[in-house]
Amino acid sequence: MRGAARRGVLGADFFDRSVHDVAREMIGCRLAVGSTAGVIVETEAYDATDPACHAFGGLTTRNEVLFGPPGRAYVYLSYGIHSLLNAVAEPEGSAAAVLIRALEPVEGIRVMRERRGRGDELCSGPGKLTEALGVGLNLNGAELAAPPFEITAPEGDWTGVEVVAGPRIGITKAVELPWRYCAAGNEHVSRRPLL
DNA sequence: GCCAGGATCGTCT
DNA sequence: GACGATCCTGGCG
Repeated sequence: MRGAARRGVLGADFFDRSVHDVAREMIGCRLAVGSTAGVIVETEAYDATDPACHAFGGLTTRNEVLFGPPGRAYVYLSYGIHSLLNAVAEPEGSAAAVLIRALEPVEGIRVMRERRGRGDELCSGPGKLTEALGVGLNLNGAELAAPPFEITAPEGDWTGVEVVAGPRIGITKAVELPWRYCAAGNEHVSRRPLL
């Protein structure tokens, strides 16, 4: 198994560079967790110079994963209810991550519906997609290149899909930074227009 | 269909 | 002791 990564599977090297490049190129990628999977259609970039980032203000026990090596999952609880999934980027010591905001469900949709229990939109928000995929705090710090995670490069219709940038959502600091990335034509997915 | 308000808990000051 | 990278429900037009 060692070194036998399947073609198109993204490893740690993919995340070992500017968080903005990573956030942009993650659009269209397929994210699988266990038996469920979806195509990433919306992301947001955060880095240590960003007041809205958890790492802004220094290292704590909560955000230590952000400072660690790239290619890992940073999962945390928001509003005491929702788990949010991030992909840690940039070299170890440089705190940066990409928040996965929305997916287009492609596999295990039946399971997603059972997990969600209500609503039509299975993965149209960061809190919803984690529930649909079964991602919880227990996966904080887990490697994205190892089970249950798998991220693969864009295929088919998603190859070279146009990506547009806009302001971020749901934050009170540095709202104006255009670090939100979205697949053109899917701006509606999270029900938050870019403008 | 749109908008306003409440839920809920780990983490930081 | 207060806040937050959110979601869902209920009420009204």
